[in-house]
Amino acid sequence: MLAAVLQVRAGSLQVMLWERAREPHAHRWSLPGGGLGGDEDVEASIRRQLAEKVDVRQLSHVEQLAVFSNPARVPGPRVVATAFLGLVPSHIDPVVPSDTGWHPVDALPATAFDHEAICRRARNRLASKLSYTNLGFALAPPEFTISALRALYSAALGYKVSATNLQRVLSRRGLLEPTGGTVQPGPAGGRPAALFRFVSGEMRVTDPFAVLRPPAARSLGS
Amino acid sequence: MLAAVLQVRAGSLQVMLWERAREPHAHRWSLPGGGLGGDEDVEASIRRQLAEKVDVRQLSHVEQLAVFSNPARVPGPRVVATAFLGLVPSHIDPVVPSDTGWHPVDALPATAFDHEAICRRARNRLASKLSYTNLGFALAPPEFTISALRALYSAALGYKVSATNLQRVLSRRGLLEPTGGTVQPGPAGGRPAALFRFVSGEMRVTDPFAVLRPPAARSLGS
DNA sequence: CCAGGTTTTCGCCTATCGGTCGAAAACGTG
DNA sequence: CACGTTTTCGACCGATAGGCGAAAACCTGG
Repeated sequence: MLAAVLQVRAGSLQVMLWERAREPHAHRWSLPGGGLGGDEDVEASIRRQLAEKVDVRQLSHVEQLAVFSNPARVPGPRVVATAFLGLVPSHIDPVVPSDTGWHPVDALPATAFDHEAICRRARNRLASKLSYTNLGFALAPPEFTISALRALYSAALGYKVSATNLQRVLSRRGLLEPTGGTVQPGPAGGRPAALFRFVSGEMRVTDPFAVLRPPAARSLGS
Repeated sequence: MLAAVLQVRAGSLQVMLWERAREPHAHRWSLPGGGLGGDEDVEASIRRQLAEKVDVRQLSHVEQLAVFSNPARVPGPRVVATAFLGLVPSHIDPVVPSDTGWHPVDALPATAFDHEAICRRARNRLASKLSYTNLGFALAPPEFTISALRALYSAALGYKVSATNLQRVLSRRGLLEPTGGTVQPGPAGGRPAALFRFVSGEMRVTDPFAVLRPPAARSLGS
C-alpha cells in the first residue's frame, strides 16, 4: 500500500517522499503509505493514508500501478505492497509535514527499499498514458494556456513537445475547449494567451485512442 | 492471486474456468488461483498455481491486471486478490482437469464472486494492448497466415479487422516477418497463403506506440 | 485442359493524422 | 512608432490508417 504521488513543479516532474527517521533505512527517502484497514478497499485505503500523512486531498487522479512482492524487497518478513500512481494538478501546493518533500523523479535522493523502482514505474506509466489517453487533465489546473500545458507535458514526458501539435492533437480528440478568457502578457509583452480547459466530464480517464479501429460506422440508420 | 487465462478458440475469445464443487458458490464457475507462498513473488506464485492446477506451462504472456479488494467481494473474512492476465497461443490445447473448461468471455456461465468483472477487465486490457503494443504475438502460433492472424485479432477485439490493414500496420511497426513458407489451400482451392511470424526477440511486450513523440531526431552525429 | 469458383495478395486511392515551419496577430517598451 | 516578445494560426509535407478492386494462384468439374 504505497503511492507515488507525482506533480509537475518548477518545470520538472517530482514525486512526494518522506525521510525515514528510524531503521530500517533511516534517513533514506520513502514513498508514503500504510496498512490496509478492515473495512476499505485498497484504493480507499491509499486515499486515507495520503490524507492522513500529508495534506493531499486534492488528488486529481489515483490508479493502481502494480503489486511489488519480491520476498527480499524489504528486510525481515515479506511485505506485499500494492503501489499506486497519484497525480496532483500543477496549480496547487499541498502543505506537507516537515519530513516530507518533493524530488525530481529523474534525480532522486537515496531511497528506501525498492521505492526507486516504483517511482520509475510511475513515471513510465504516466508518460505512456499521456500519449494514448486523456490523462493530461490530471496534471493541469482548471484553466491554462497552451504554453503552460506544453510545459506540463514536456516535464512529464521528459522531452519538448510542440505547442502547435499538442493543441491540435488534443483538440482533435475532443479533449480541449477554449474558455474564452485570456491571460495578461508578461512584462516583456507578447500576445495575450488564450485560456483552455479540458472539456467538462472528461475529468476521468477515458478509453485509449486505439489504432486498428472497428470498420467504418457507415452512418447506417437505426 | 487469480488469473484470467485467455485464448482464442473456435473463433472466440475464451477464458479458462473451473467449476466449484463446494460452497461457497458451489457449481459456479471460478478463475484458477491460490495462495501466495513464502518464498516467491506474486508472478512466480500465479505461474505455480496455473502449472499445478491445470496443465498450462505454455503461457505466452502473464501480466498483472489489478488488485481486487472490495471487502464484500467474497463472503466471510476479506480476501485481497491480485488478478493476472494470462495468454495462451491459439495453436495449443492444454489438457485441463475434468472440472475445468473454456468459456467465451462474452457469454460466461454463472460465475463465482467477482470473477465476471475480473474477466471483463482482462478482456478490455487485452483489447487495448493489442492496439498500442505488440501483444498480438501472445495469441498467435509461431507461424501463421494473415487470415489466421486476422481471425485472432477479430476474436480478441470483438469486431472484424481488415486483413490488409492489419498486415500493413504490424509490418510498418516492424513486428511482422515473412517466413518464406506457404500453406496448402483448402479443398475449395484458393491462392496459397504466405506464412508469417512475429520477428524474433519481440516475444515480449515492448513500449507502446506513442503519439506526441519526441522532436525529430535530426540525425545528429555522436 | 479450360471455365468458373475460391482465397490470398498486392497496388492504388483517399482521408486523416502528426510534425514542422513561418507568417501574422497582439501585446509591451523605449 | 519602431522594435522585441509571445502567442496564434495557416500551410505544407510525410507518415499512417482504412478501403477497394484487380490480379495472382490455387482447386474442381466438365
